[in-house]
Amino acid sequence: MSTSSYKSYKIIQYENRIEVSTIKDFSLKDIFSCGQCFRWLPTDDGNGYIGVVKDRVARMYFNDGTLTIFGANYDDFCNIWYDYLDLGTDYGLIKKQLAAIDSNLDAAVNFGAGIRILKQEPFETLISFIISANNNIPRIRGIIEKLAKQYGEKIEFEKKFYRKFPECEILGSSCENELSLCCHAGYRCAYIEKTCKQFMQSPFESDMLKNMSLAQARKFLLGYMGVGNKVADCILLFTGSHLDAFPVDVWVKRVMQTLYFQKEISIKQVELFAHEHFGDLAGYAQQYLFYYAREKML
DNA sequence: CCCCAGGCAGTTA
DNA sequence: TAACTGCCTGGG
Repeated sequence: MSTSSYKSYKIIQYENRIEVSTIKDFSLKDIFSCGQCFRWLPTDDGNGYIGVVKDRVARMYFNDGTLTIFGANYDDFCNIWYDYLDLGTDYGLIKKQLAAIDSNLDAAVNFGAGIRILKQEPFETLISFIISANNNIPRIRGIIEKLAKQYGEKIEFEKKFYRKFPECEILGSSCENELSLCCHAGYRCAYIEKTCKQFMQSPFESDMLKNMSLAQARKFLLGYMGVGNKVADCILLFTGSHLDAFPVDVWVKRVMQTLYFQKEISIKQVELFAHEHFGDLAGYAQQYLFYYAREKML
C-alpha cells in the first residue's frame, strides 16, 4: 500500500486496486445509466459497476466520496480514469449555474446529481451511436458486445475474459454481410462498414474536433455514413469535444416539449431554444434533462 | 397481426 | 430546406 495524490485527489494504491478520496458530485449509477455509454454493467454484488475502456477492464465502487477501482494503479488513474470520468471538472459549479437558469433544470440537476459526462473513445463512440439509431438500449448493448466478441482483442481480468472494442482496421475489413451475421444490426451494418473505411481514410481525435467550431465539427461528423444530426451531437458531447452540443432524440424532444413548450414542436426548434437558453452548458443540461425524463417521466 | 425503439439516407416538392 | 418514406431486428 502507498499513498499519493493527483491534482486535488488523494489516492491510496493497493496491490489490486486504488482508492480515490474526496470526490464530490459523483454517482456511478447516474454516470453509467444516464444514456451516454453502453459497456458498463452492475457487478454481481449489485453495489458497483464493471466495464471496458480502451484495453482495460475496471470494477468500480463508490461510497462516502471514495471511489475504489479494482484493476487500476496510480498511473492508470492519471493516464486513463481521471480524464475518462471527467474528474477535473467542477460539477458543483455547473449544477449551480444550471439550477439558476430555471426550475426545470433545478429539479433535473438535483435528480441526477452524480452525473458526469464521460470522455469516451472517438471510434467507439462513433460506431456505438450509429448502432443506436432507431434502436433500443438492450439491443444496442447486445450488438456492441457481439462485435467486441467477434472482432475485439481478448482481455483477462480477475480470471474472466472480456473484449476490447474492435479496432477500426479489423472491423472495417469485414463486409456488410459478415457483420450482419455476426451482430444482427440490420441495415446499420452497411453504415458500419462504410464508416470504418471512411474513418481509416479520415479519422478524428477529440482535440481535432475541439479546434473546430461546434457547427464545423458537426458538419465534419455528418460526413460519416449513418451519422445524422443527433448521432453527431452525441459524438461531440460524449467524446468531451463540445460540451455545448445538444443531442435531440425522442426523449429530449418529449421532455423539452413538456417542460418548456406545452405543445408539439420540431427538433430544429428544440435545438435553437436549447442553445439560446442553456448556452455553453447545453450539453450538461441535455444529460440532466434526458436522465430526468427517462427515469421520472416514464 | 400490430407497434415500437435514443434516426438515417434517399427521394420528392 | 422541409416533408415524407422505408428500414433490420427483437420484444411486447
